[in-house]
Amino acid sequence: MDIREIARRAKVSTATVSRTINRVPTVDPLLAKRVWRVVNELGYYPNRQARALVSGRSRIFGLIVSEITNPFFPEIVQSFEDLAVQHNYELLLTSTVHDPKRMEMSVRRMIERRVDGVAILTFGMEDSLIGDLRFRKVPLVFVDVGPRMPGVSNIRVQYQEGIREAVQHLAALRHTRIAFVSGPLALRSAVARKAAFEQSMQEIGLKVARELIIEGDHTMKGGMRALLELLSVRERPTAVLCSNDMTAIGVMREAFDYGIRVPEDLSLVGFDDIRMAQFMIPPLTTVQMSQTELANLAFQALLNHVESDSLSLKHKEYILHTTLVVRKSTAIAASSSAEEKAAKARRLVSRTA
Amino acid sequence: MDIREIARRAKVSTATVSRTINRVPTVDPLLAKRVWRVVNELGYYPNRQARALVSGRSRIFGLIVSEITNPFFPEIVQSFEDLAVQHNYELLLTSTVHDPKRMEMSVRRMIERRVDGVAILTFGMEDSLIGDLRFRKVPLVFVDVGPRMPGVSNIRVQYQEGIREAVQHLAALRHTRIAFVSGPLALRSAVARKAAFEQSMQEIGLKVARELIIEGDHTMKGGMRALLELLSVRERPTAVLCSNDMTAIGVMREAFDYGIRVPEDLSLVGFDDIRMAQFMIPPLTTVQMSQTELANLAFQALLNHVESDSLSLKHKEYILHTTLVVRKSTAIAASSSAEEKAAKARRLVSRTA
DNA sequence: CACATTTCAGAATACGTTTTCTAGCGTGTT
DNA sequence: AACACGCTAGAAAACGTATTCTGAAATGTG
Repeated sequence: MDIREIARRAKVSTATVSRTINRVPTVDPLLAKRVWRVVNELGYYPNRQARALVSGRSRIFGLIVSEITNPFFPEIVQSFEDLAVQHNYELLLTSTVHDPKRMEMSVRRMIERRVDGVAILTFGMEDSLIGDLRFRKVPLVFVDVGPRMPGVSNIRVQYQEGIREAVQHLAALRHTRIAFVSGPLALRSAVARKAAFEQSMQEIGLKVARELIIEGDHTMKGGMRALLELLSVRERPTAVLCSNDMTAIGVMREAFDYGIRVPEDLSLVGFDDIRMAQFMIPPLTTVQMSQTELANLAFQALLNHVESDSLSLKHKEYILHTTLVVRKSTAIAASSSAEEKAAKARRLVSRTA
Repeated sequence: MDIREIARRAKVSTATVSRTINRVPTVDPLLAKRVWRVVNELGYYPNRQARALVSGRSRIFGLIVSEITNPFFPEIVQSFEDLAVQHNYELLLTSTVHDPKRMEMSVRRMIERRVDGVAILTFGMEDSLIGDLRFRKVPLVFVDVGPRMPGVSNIRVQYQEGIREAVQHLAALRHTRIAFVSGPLALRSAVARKAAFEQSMQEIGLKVARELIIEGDHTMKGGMRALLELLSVRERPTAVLCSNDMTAIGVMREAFDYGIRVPEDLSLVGFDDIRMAQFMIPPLTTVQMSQTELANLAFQALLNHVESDSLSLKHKEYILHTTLVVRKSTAIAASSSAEEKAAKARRLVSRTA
């Protein structure tokens, strides 16, 4: 089932078969017809590894994520796959599961397969790890952070936009004591979100109370813990803004267990707009960071590097906007009248008892 | 950065370099040391496509799913990836998005990359489509269905087990009117689940009311529609068993909107045990079909076919058990006293008004 | 010590393509 | 009519590795 087999049967040379299959226009239509006929009869599929070997391009793009099970990623992977199919590329998916060893293996696997580019969507990938990729001039695209070098592009997420909208939204609902549950501050994206929150609060003239800023870890458990911490504060917040949706879901979950109603007693805003957000009860108001758009930008960035014959290996920046999606987890701030507080306390006691 | 470059610098032949890297024991330790030294100095990574070309195995396993965004799959993909890393394989992930054209492309891509085996986890893959794979003797593993042929294995899911447990669980909670929301009956797995439900009910001596069997579509919307339909029934069910978790989540969502409390007014059981199930409010009681286990079986099946040098291409069957996981969405059946019914009706009216 | 046998490194070939190079043929120009 | 040129198909080389084959050295045996 070679190209040679085809050549023999069509009584042409392998060169002609190759040219026919690759639709090189200079081949005689008559010969082409003969070739196609045999190709279809035999069900011949070209061998990609042989192609890659001689052409120097594998038509594979690597995609490195932290965990596929992180609900943020499936949409991205799906979109990336769609684009890959469209452009006749393959997707080499790799997950680091936050393990330095796995990160190293990811990079190694990408190189061994000679991928034509890598989109790095895992945060905390050390510069030293991507050294090998850079060394081999593999086009890269980073989200957020990333070195400003030829051959690597960045997608800058405009956290500020959406978070500002969220804060304004809450303020419009008369919330003044707004808490923020951050992500792990070792992540630059988490730091950026926190900074965006603080700046937005300042812009709008609200005080950010020190005790209302909690460091979470972007997991549901973290959100649950965060709410607990917030409950022990003297003057409780009436709204909580979370660094990602999973955290918000954790807060929601714990609030439910304590009889705190969302949004009546507590308004809640997430970040990311993962699928699950709209399935929650109540549906989560959140800042959308379009995963489809992100995948598009990443793919295009790689494609740009590859298609432009190494002339424009220039560093490029892409912008990913964020915007608030209002659903049902936010409402007018509960009045802080005495009865209300007493009622809230009662509910709390009855549950913990 | 060839193997030849290494050979030149280490002053040995390429054959020796190859043998060294592949840890063939017959190579002189002294030479091996020289080779490794150069390999490390230059940061040489072997070229997988060249290897694949000459060795005849690509060390790639294909994984075909219906949609990556279907919450059932991310866990599977992650587990499969883990195993792939462990066994020095690559994962070629492909999604069909229920599109016959995409299915065909999936198969084609698998063949062009010359994968060493394919796990088919999408339902509704036509036999004609896998013809090309079978023709090329690519090892296959199917879930549920699948032809009984040499070179292809099956993973049989024991739907009956878990569904029986679920029905028994509900019966023990004094439920007698139990509804079932099926998946699309074009899917064999959906049919199997429905049949398992009916048999379990019969076993335990409960009547399956014709009007309490609704055909859903395995989506949240489908679940919402199903509940609506169930609400219009003369004598309403006190419990609903769903063919998958997304359906159950839809039911839960719609119930919330109608003021029907889960589990107080309505007990709810799902199927699959996707991650999200435990995050719901209340956490969903569901029949677990371990995605990790599924991935393990699939990978092992492929590995068996590949490792055993084409001698045992025998058809093999693997069993995947299912079991009930009790959480918070099921409770004692609401008594059907007159007041209760009236109260339920009132709540319903007040919401729809 | 001579010869047979084993061991191991290197030369050469193969894997399935793409692509460069070459040669033949037809066409157009003077 | 002779010559130059463009066009296209085939021959051959290349991509980077594994592996078979070959020969030389080392080892064992009588």
